[in-house]
Amino acid sequence: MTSVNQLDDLDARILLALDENPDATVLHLAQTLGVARNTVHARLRRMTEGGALGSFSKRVAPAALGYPLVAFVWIAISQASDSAAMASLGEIPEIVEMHATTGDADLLAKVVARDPQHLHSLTSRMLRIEGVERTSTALSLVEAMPHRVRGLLEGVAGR
Amino acid sequence: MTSVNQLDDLDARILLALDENPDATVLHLAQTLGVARNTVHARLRRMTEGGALGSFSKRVAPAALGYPLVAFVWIAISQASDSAAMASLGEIPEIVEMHATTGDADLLAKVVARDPQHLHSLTSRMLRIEGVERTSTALSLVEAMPHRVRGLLEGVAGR
DNA sequence: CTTGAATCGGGCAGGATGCTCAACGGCGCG
DNA sequence: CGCGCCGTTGAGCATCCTGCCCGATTCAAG
Repeated sequence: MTSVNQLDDLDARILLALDENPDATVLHLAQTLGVARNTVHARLRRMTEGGALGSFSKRVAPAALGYPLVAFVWIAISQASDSAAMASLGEIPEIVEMHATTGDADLLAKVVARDPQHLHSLTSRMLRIEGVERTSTALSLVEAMPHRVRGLLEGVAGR
Repeated sequence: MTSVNQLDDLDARILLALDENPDATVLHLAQTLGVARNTVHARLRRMTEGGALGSFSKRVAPAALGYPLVAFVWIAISQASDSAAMASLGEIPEIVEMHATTGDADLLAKVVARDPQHLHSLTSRMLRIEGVERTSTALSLVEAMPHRVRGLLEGVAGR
């Protein structure tokens, strides 16, 4: 997420209103927020095109697709095979997020799986990728706080 | 995300179509997918109410709200203060996700921040919470793979 | 001051909505 | 097997909304 357009308070208020009611019409948002219809429309387009508003599928819960198990996998990469390993890891759809991080390993992957055996087969698959030297897995026992950005939105909206 | 309704292939195809075009009307989805309008409507309502389709704000990129920095913070909790510490951590809006995990620490938090100084003040704030014994931070250098579930959706949709 | 971008209010031609209804088909159960 | 339940279907109603366009105004930057 490099160089995303920064949202102002009206942008944030629009998104908050949509968080409350995702089916709200542009016209209703405009009336509720006290701005012109065109303005809401232009703002939404800008947020979508500018990357601030991501893809619809970000709303989908992997557990509903049959992947109730979440794990965090630290992956150590050998430097020579960096990009090829990344591409191979990208072919595993169960890796739903990945960051190159500071710390002991090179990558931290958020992985979903059907069950523990499936998770094990996924980490084995990762280890077979050329360039992947080591993995270390921490299992999520409870999703203590599901992904949320509402508090951040409220801050920008001035609440 | 406990006991989420499982999605079938039509659910997944609806979500894929919406991923392609989030503004698609129910009528257009119905025509495209070859089902009745009411069916799409009923499916969407069920996915929303059943938890499979999460809140709109999950689409919002924290970087666009002024939080470009991502970090993963391992938090060790003393057992006596478990729920009070959790509640206090929940009051920090920059903690955008948190899991109770296996491994060395008790919690893994995904934290966003304005800059390194801000991150430091956040971890200091966490350490001041009664029950939080220790934190260990890994900084995300690059979001190598932004959050994605499209591949999982395609699997369920039968592609 | 000039310029460009954003907002505003209005409008056009066409389209969509939430909800209701009755009928039908498939499935599970006794 | 018969029955009940649930989901899907197609149709319709009254109401509302859309993408896009336009000219005028406002605001910020040079």
